[in-house]
Amino acid sequence: MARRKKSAASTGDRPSTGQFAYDRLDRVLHEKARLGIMTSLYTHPDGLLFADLKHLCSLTDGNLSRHLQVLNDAGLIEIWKGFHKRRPQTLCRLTAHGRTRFLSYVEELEGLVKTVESFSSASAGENGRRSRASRRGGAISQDWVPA
Amino acid sequence: MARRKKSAASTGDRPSTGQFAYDRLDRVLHEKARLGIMTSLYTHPDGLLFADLKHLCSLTDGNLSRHLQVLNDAGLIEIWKGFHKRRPQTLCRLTAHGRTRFLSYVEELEGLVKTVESFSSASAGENGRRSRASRRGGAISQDWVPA
DNA sequence: GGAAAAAGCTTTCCATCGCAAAGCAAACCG
DNA sequence: CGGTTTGCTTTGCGATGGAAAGCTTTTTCC
Repeated sequence: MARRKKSAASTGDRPSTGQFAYDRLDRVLHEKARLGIMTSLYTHPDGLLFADLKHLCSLTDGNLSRHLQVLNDAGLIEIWKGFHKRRPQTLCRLTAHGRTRFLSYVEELEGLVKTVESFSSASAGENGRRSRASRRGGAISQDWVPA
Repeated sequence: MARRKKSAASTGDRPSTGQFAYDRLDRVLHEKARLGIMTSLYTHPDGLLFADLKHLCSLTDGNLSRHLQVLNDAGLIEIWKGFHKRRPQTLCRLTAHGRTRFLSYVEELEGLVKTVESFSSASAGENGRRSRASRRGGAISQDWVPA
């Protein structure tokens, strides 16, 4: 075994391709602002008004507006227009599709979190951070210089 | 009570500002590709070679290179240059700082996941998705039209 | 031993996107 | 009936992720 130390976390010798490729993290959802909007809407199934979302997510009018457009175009939310005391109001709600996709996104996140936590607990008890086999204990036997 | 139905999930009447503002999600880390890299490096404390990372994260050479630069500039990883059998090799490892910041990022994610899951279980038992008080059962009493 | 291919990255380029700021229309207020 | 507020939308710009191209050294093959 002259190649490298160890590669995949739990599989055999070679890295299983894409083990850490989080390409299932939906582009539309994987965005701080939109995550906030989606979480807000998820926890408020009756929908939320523009102004509520704005405060809940600490977004400016402009940014909220654009993110809502994106989510709407992606079919993740519905946007309804109405009036309250003669003033225009915008009501947003998750669509069924949005709910589903949000939940799978969250599952993906949960997977990541669990990966990290299970590794953390597995390597618990080692004194400082990384003790044995660190500072070059493996099979790579060259000199390394900072980039 | 003529205003709206209910606003904040568990607080009183008005939305607690920023409740769903995930602005603590580190910009540098909140990025699919970089998340993959960081998770890979976290679970391989001895470091990983460029080629390993490339396969683990299913990234192209160019993209991996750029993301590594970003992470390096942010002080989250170290990049070492060396040779293996007369060929250049790049070894990447988390810095202590990178490890810390990654863990707080993951904690933030965990918070989101738990928010979602606790809401899901709290509203479990309702038949389809959202049963009572949905389709306009609340206090908003106007007509709504699609955006 | 010269051409071609491979390894191992880095650099360039561009469409996209997030965010700030400006814009706009209706309603309210004095 | 000017000015301010509410309630959004649109515009503009600077940053950036990703595809593609580039570059250097090494190996292979005839």
